[in-house]
Amino acid sequence: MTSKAARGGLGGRPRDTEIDAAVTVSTLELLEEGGYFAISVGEVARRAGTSRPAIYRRWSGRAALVLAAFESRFDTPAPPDTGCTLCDLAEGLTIFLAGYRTIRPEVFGALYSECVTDPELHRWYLRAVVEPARMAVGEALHRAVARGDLRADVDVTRMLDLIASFVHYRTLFGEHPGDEDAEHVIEIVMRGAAADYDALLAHSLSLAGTHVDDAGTHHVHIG
Amino acid sequence: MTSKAARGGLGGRPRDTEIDAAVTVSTLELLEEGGYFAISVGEVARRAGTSRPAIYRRWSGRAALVLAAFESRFDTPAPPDTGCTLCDLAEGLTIFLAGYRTIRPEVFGALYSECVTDPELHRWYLRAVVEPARMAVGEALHRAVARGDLRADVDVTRMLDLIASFVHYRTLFGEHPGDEDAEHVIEIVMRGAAADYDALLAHSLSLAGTHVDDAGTHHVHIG
Amino acid sequence: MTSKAARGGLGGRPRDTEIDAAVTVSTLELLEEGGYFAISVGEVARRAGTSRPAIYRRWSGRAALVLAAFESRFDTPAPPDTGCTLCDLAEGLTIFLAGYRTIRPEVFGALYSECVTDPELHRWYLRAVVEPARMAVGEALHRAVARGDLRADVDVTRMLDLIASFVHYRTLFGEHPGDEDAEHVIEIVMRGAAADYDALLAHSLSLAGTHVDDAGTHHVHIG
Amino acid sequence: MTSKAARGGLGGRPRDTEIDAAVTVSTLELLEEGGYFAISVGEVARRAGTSRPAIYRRWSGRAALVLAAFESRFDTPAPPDTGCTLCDLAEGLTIFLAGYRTIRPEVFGALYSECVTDPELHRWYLRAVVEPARMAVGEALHRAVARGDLRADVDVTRMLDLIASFVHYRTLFGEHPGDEDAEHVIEIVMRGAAADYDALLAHSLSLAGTHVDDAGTHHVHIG
DNA sequence: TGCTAAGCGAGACGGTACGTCCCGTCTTAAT
DNA sequence: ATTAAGACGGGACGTACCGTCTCGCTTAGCA
Repeated sequence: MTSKAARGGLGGRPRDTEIDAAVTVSTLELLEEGGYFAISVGEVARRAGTSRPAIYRRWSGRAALVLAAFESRFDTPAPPDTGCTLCDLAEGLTIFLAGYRTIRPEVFGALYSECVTDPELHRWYLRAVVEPARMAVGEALHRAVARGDLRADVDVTRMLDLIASFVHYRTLFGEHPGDEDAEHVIEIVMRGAAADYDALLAHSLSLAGTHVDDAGTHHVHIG
Repeated sequence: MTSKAARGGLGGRPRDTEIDAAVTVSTLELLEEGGYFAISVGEVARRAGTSRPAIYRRWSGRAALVLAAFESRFDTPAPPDTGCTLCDLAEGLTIFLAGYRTIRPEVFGALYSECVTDPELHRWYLRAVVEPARMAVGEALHRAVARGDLRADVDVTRMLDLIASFVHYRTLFGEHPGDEDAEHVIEIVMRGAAADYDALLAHSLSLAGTHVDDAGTHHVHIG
Repeated sequence: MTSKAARGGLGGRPRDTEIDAAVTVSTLELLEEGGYFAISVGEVARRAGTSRPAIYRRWSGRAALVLAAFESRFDTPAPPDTGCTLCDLAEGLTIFLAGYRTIRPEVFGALYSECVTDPELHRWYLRAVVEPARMAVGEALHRAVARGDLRADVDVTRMLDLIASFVHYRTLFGEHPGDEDAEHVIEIVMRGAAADYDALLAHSLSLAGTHVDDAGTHHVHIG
Repeated sequence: MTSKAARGGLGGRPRDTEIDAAVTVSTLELLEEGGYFAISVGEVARRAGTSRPAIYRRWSGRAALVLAAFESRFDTPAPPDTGCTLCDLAEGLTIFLAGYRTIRPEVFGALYSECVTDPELHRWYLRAVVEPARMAVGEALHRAVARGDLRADVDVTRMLDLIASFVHYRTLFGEHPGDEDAEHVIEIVMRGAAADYDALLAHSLSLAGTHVDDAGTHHVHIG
């Protein structure tokens, strides 16, 4: 979903797609320059070389404008299956973080708070901002379950909540978490959830030894 | 800190203290009724039966207004030392949650995003909203360290980050976490961080048996 | 002239003539209901059950729409030749007034001011609104000249201007003039312009005595 | 009356009088450049270097804006008492015309039609545009009555209507009347209304002969 | 006790951004 | 080929709110 209606009826003048593009670009520019509160429909229109009504015809307001701009930015790649649970988690988390790091941290809170009033925007926010990020880690967790790397009684959803929340917390109220932070979280959580954490760690380290360049060098920090 | 300046100069007409109170009350009312965006300095002034300048003389704007209202609401009681690490953590987390539950979830994001531009507001936000909450859990964690209940290599600050972030995450993007959620988090985190998790759990259960009414009945859910 | 082009090319779909009629009716309805500013091409289209482009295809805009509606309304009957100059003038003026009285007074000013920019509309306005009205009185004046009832040095066009202007003035800035007003104007103007005003008056009165029902009873008010 | 409220209440920040002036100037400029429909509140604000709300705080909209600009332009001087009725009338009419000639003719119709909806604007229009003009001629007529220059049974108000309407008619639907037109009207009307028109004319001509430079040279055209 | 001045309440200000109405035009599908 | 109709891009509208300024009144501390 990029705008209100791509092609609703049959007749009628088709929408100028260059305006959609120019508006999205202008929105992202303004976000980078001045954060969420630098966005105003009028200013975006001015930058995009169009008019306010042209924007309102496509999006319901500022929040929708920003969500659409986000969507055009986020294209979460599927995390690879390395066969190593700790590596997969680290990789998933890195993807997760990479997406957020392109956006000023405070934008998320402001945006969310504007979305929360309108159910449709709320759903869009979850779908566009929250879900893709969770998916990257969730994928890795489900593989871990399939491999039998987790204890039987572990609630995977709650683990995911825990990991995802850490990222959001730091994103919103501190700074964007680095890769080192990500590994610490994995360590803490997996130490309690893994059926045999030491075995996973050993496996991860052995891979790190052989595929330093491919899988990254981050594993050495874990031990 | 409740307002800009308690008493600036020596002479002059003294500030009407009833206005401070009425404004805080009106702010909290509006927050409850319509969330953060229902707050506007003008509307608060109208409700409080005063004028906009009277408010701007005391607070720098909407964000400060809300922060002051928060402060008047939050008075985090020190969590008791029960001698049981799991109980202490659960108690700390409950206090943590109780504070947040009095506020609409989306308010935090909106408020924070307005604070982030102004360094002074930023500090105030951390001091008034974030720190008290972390303290409640941090206290319990530090006691756990002192008792030797945690493994030696555990990074307590990062554990705290993890626990705190979970609360924020749920607060912002889902719903306020319940006590059951809190216990799950404690379980996941402590299972990895405790020197001997099973011993802590046993201790907690034994206390639950003897002090059901005092310490609460929540421990039975943990096992 | 009712619309832009009756039949442009030879081939192609024929124009729906019912739309022309429906649009004219809707225009007059709206004029009556809310005056000139109640007219908007969109609203007329909505009422007429058609679309905006269908109207723009026929008329150049709001002003043309209203002029066309006027034309369909005005069909100034030729004033009768009673043989009595004062009676002829009164009759002509009455016809003049009758046409205007069907339209809200302020419409003329608004319409004219929109026509004045476009030479073609300007001409149309004069032809459709101004000229027919002047003609009714002008006819009577020319007959008076032919009969030798006016002084030799009188400028007939200027007299006509004077009489016509009175009607417009009252129409625009007061209220629609009544028949009594019309007679006063005739009296003032003719008293100065007639070769022998008293003779004309006597003639008029004698006719009034014989043809009370036909020519009306208004002459008795003049003396 | 120049704006909504010069100084309504006691407290409050005083209005910036330079804005009033700049707005009026900009309004008149725009009227000259493009007529009534060139006026838009936004454009006036831009030219005057201010904002739309600042204008709406002072005037209710476009029509009021233009009326206020008119008022600042019109300052009808009292016509002199020359002792000669025909001269007085000509002088009054000239003053009347001079005021209107500063404004594009079509403006009056457009303005009036916007005023007619709102009773307050309607009154203002009459007071600011119509009355001052009538007064100039009315004064001369009342002096003529006092001097006994008019026939006893003449209705002065109706005469005034007739003269005033001629000016409006030509102003709105033709072009601004010249001085020659004015004299013709006076001749037509007075020939019927004067107790002894020839005597008045002789008096006027005698004055023209002696005071050519003072009273103007226009009298020679009358005979 | 009277004077001076700081500080207060309140109202109105100048201005940004909003969301909407309407205009006149363009595009598609149907006739 | 030309229509009918839907949607478009854009100009202007009138309003809500912001943060500030000005006013006249109130009050404390110094004379």
